[in-house]
Amino acid sequence: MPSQEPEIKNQIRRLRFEHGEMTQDQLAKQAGVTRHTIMALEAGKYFPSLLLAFRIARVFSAPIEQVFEYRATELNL
Amino acid sequence: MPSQEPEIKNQIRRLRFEHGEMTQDQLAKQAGVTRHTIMALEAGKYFPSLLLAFRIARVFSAPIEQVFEYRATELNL
DNA sequence: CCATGATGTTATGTATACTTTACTTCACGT
DNA sequence: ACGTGAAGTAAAGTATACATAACATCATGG
Repeated sequence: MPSQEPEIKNQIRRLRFEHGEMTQDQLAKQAGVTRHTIMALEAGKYFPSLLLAFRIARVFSAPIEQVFEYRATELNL
Repeated sequence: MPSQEPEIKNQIRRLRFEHGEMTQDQLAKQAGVTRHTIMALEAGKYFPSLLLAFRIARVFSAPIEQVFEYRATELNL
């Protein structure tokens, strides 16, 4: 098993702090999801849907690529 | 029921033709999914995952925002 | 007229994003 | 020492993205 690296990293936690020490709960409400979801995303438990990605990026007034970084694997170059 | 408009539209079909009359099957293979998935996306049956959105955008060498357009609803302004 | 390629449809199943609830931990202030 | 707010953890359920397979449609070309 080739120790799967995550294909998507996110800057949510950093962006939260850069936006006035925003709390997980505040971000969650603005994005229309639960606090649990934000926490799981920061913990890298799963990847967001495109819809949620757009909403989070919108909260930070940033393009998706600036919030979520995609790293292509060797498989799909 | 307020006839729900889709929150995300995509330009996949147009981009396919603009990229050498690329077929659904070709795009599917390059994106690492089945032809059915590409067809369903073009038909607006569901929204892609962020991972798939990144892969498709990559095939077209375009930023996600250029392939998928997000329209915020009145609910989350 | 038939073969083939591209696209669309329907049905069923699986994986995973996301919810809900509840409990825990940790830091800070009083 | 206690209360409170922010963050973490765990379990169980729902919603939906995506796979697989089989069949249908339609255009084009031989």
